[in-house]
Amino acid sequence: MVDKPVRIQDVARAARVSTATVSRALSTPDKLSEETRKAVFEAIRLTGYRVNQAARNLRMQRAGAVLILVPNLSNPFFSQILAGISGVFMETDYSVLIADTRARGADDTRLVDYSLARVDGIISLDGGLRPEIMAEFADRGAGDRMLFACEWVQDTPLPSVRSDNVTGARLAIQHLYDLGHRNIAHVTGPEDNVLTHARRTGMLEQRARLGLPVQEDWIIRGDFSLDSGRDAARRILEMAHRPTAVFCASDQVAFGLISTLTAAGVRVPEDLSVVGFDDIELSEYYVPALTTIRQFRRTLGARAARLLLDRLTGARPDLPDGDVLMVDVELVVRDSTAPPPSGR
Amino acid sequence: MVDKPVRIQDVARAARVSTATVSRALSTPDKLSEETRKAVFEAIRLTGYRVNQAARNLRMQRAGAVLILVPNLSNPFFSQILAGISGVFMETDYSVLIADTRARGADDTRLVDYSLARVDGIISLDGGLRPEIMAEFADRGAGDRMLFACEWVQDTPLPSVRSDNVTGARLAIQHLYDLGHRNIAHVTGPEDNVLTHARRTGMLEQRARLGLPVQEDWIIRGDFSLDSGRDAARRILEMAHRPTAVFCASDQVAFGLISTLTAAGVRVPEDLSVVGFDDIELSEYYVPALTTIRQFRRTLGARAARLLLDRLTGARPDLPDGDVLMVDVELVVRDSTAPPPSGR
DNA sequence: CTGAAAGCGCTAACAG
DNA sequence: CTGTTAGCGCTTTCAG
Repeated sequence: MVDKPVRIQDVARAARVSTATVSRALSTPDKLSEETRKAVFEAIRLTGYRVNQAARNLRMQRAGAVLILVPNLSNPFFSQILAGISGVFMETDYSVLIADTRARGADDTRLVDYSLARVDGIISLDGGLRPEIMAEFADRGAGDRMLFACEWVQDTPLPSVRSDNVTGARLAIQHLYDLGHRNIAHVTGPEDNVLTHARRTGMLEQRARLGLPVQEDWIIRGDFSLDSGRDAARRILEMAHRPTAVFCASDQVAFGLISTLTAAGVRVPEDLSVVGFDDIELSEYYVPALTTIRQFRRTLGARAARLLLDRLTGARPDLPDGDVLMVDVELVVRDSTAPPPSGR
Repeated sequence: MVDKPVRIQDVARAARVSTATVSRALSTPDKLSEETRKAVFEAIRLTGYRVNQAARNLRMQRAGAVLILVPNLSNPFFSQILAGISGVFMETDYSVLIADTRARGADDTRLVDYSLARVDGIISLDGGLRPEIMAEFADRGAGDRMLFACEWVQDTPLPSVRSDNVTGARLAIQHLYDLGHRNIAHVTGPEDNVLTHARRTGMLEQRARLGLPVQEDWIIRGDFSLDSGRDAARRILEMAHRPTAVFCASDQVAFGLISTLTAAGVRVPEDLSVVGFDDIELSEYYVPALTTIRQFRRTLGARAARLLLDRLTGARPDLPDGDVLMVDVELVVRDSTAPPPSGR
């Protein structure tokens, strides 16, 4: 049977107090006498009262929701970040909305309108938002209620929570070096992506530090996808002088690469070592199990969520340099790396 | 700079009409004279007006949101279904909320309260909701505004959109049979899951039809996870009389299985064939590329979303038998299956 | 076809 | 510490 919803009025009547008192019991319980408080909560329990969020939001001049901008909702990489974010907001009275910025029909101009009108805060996992869009967000006062997680937009004053991509890349190169590799290729992410840049930078720095030669055609352009891993493998197979190891900008790239190399008879790690980046769940069970750089995606999401929450509630926690909250990464050594074939 | 938001009042003033007229222009444009309508839309454009959803929702006695219950948000399998759902609601004025039913702290009793108080409709991807919970949903009038996608709860009068799991299982067995396999094992999903049941049923039926022997210990209990695939592989390795093929209830199980078998020196598909279920993106790039049953997850999500939307707006589209909307599946043959080793 | 006005359920002054 | 009261911005009768 369908009860008609209980209103704050009904609770007030049941507890023999005013609606204001019920409201206070919910938001600032310490400001009530113990007696009253008890009575109110008892009445709430009896009536089965639930706050009407629409009314509360209207009154409080807020939307009661935060928006998560995801570049590609069907990419498994993002789901754990989402889980982290979602977990934090679950315990608040903010709803979490999710929008796929790259989905068919999602023109990002409309996104700004849509967003700021409907939500109190925004977490973007998309670092590829166009500068005009970012400017418009800023104009509309999003500065205090928007931030980035995982990816970010360069030269924007918004805070961001990110993995230590540079260190990750260094760890990967160092690991390969320690195994004896000197001829190391790299498959990058998409050219305009901030993660691509950070990981390539880390890789180049570490190479320079170790005195490894830089060979132009060993930097292969990819886009984090399985397909781009396959394409990179084809390029490598055609090379006269092949590298003995490849550091991939994502685990997916590594899978596309290994899959294609294996089909062509090149064995990993015996003939060629491969390192990924991300440590998605499957990496442990790939054939061979993938050596990779682990990102703590859930933690990253949770931190971003908490940061936004703090800002929304007026707290202004100090942020380190450049408003960047860095999350550590770690090297996970498995079976896709080994010393180079003898004689190389 | 931060503009204070434009209200319907402001538009009315700019268009020299009443707020009621502006409201009508938005909801029932045909009821206005062309002249007025034009004036209003011009005013809306000029002022940059956006509806305040909280106010609209309060007035219309609705929540303006739908809730998606996901058993495990960090499981990549669900993200594409979400993408399909999300795409449909993006074009409406409903927000999409996502709740992880299995997350830490998500006790599902609270879920009912939380849900029905805050949303207009619910799509559950979780078929494991306890009967009490379902009963409570029903009591609270959720019957018209809740449905299942992908998974479902048995013996509940709620509609569901699902893949044709039984046929999928049959296709898998038939494919192995056609290759010459007669000794086929199956790794199931979790015991209490409806998908587990459907897939096992399809498998048993097809086996019976083909006159294949049923050997008890070739039905291995799993839970759709990578780890359970690994465990199943260990069981198989210990068998005196091993099957020549394994049909897994999910691609993840297949990966866990293949990874562990390979490490133990059993080659797939030369020594043993493996079929998965789902066709997640990675399956094509596994080593070996996985033969599997493809589910159209995005379509499934979109259909469920459209169905809920219809019900929310009062339309009552006819549903086929038992309120089940079935989505086709298909067999995708890749490299993890081959004829059994000669002599078996 | 259009306008006036009531009120959705809640919170936050303000007054006591 | 508690009650009274005025709206938050919108939609929808009810009149005209």
